[in-house]
Amino acid sequence: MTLDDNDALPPRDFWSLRNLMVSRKDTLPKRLAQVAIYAVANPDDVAFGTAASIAEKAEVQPSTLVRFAQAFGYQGFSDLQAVFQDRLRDRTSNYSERLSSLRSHVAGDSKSATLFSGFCKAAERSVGSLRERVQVEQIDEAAALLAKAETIYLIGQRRSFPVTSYMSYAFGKLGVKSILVGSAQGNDPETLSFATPRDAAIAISFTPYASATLTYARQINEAGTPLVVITDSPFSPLIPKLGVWFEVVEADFEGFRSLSASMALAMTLTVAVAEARRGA
Amino acid sequence: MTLDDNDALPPRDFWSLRNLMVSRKDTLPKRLAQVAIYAVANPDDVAFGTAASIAEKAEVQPSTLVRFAQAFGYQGFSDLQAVFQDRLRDRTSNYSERLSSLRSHVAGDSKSATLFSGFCKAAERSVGSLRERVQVEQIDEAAALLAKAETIYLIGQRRSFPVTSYMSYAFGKLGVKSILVGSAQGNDPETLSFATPRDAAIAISFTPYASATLTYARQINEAGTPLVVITDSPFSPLIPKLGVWFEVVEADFEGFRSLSASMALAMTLTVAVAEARRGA
DNA sequence: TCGATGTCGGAATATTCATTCCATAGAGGC
DNA sequence: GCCTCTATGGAATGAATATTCCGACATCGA
Repeated sequence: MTLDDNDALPPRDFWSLRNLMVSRKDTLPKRLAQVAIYAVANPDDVAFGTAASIAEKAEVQPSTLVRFAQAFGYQGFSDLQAVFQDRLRDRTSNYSERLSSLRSHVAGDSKSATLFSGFCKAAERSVGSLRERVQVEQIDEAAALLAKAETIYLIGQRRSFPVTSYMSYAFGKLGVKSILVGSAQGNDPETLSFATPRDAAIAISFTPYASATLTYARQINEAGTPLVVITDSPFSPLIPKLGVWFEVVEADFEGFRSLSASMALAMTLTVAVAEARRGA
Repeated sequence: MTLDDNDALPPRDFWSLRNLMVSRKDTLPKRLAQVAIYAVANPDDVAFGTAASIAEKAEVQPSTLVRFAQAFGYQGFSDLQAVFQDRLRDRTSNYSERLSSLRSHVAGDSKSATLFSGFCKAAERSVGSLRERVQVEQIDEAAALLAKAETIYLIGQRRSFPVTSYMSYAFGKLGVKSILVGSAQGNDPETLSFATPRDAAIAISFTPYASATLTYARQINEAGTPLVVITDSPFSPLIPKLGVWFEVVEADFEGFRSLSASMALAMTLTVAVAEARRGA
């Protein structure tokens, strides 16, 4: 045997591979076609199973799976399986969305198109996961807590600063007294030293947690000021002793995390506080 | 050894296990707690990885993973891993769960639930409309324009300030020189007077346009500095003579407009500029 | 009918994997 | 300060896995 009839590099994303399997199915030997049919119909099993278990379900020999992978240019079965696994992984899930959105735009595969589509998708998935995770009771609790406060302190730095600065703007428009901490001025510790248990604070921080945010949040919380926290893990050092916390996981693209979920939650809280005040 | 301290049957679904890991974390030995944190943060890696690969990423020994699984009552690591895999397996069951949980959200029909759902939907619709409107060529053009600039000035106020402040942060991380205009300091006109035609600026503003943003943008543009504009109408007074503009229409809920689309576009531009610079 | 080419099944193999075991380090009680 | 029990790292082990290899069979053309 010289080489495979397929010298081209194998597809690295699931949908390209799927299309390739469909189109080449009729020219494939009997058993390999059998594998193609099974793989298209049961991608999840291919992702999780072992060569032996998949072979049994597809009614072929394990060696056939290896041949199948090699016929498509992969190094071996494991190499092919990785593509099926990536499909289910969070980071790259739902290639169909990416592909269709790419196709809907005229220019094909430019770097910009990928970036744009990637960030849009990250935003959409972040909001989707927010919907699943957040309980309405948490919002009610946080809104009630904040509505009682005389002053609301907003603590957020770096990536979280856009969120707190938006809240600061919105609270201002709604006539809710709030103080934004973490801007350029260096007198934040002093500002926070005025907080009392009759006030409240909102702290927002994600991995890697900005040390100043941590310090401020702890300090203020131990002084008895209740805290509403938005963070990305139940193990976050920001979890308050007194107050409510939200777990928000933002999808990322190329290492840049979305802000859409945090923003949507921030807007909800802001307006909910204003509503609660009006009702009281 | 008689038996594990945990005689109860181990959880068979992911979310029960996750809750258990969260609640038991503080009573767990150091390395096991380390595993719990990693597993909660990276459930996908646990689902697909091998004991060795996961152990490396979590910075523990493979044997620790086995001990961890046994501490929770599982027979071994593979037994525990199956729970993580089931989470990703047939997503049809996941979808039905999500739907029912959604219904319970809506069923409450409390004010908070309506707010929350409204802002999530606004975010999703905004991103959707962004996808349709923006042309990849515009992004390329804007990125090229910004990549050539010595300094990038960021102009945005009120509702747009969170967007420019995010760009300022991201540009900083990417090593792109930028100056944020519109913060608390009052010397913005001076700052902008240093801009030359070899620089560039990004201006963001929506109806009703903040007058300062308009003034700054016009001034700088007439002095020959090219401008990238994000605004909400082709008739916006911000449309530059020299430069590129994007039309971004944010959906609103109860008068509060989303920021998700602007944010996604801002992230795209930021990274595109950095990529363009790296390529040059 | 006879090779030639390509396909397949199944055993053999080498690798990778989860698990177990043991020595050591550390924490806590007396 | 000594002893005990737990926690941990790391090597050893045996099982399971992907892959390779070879013989057998089928298909096709001459």
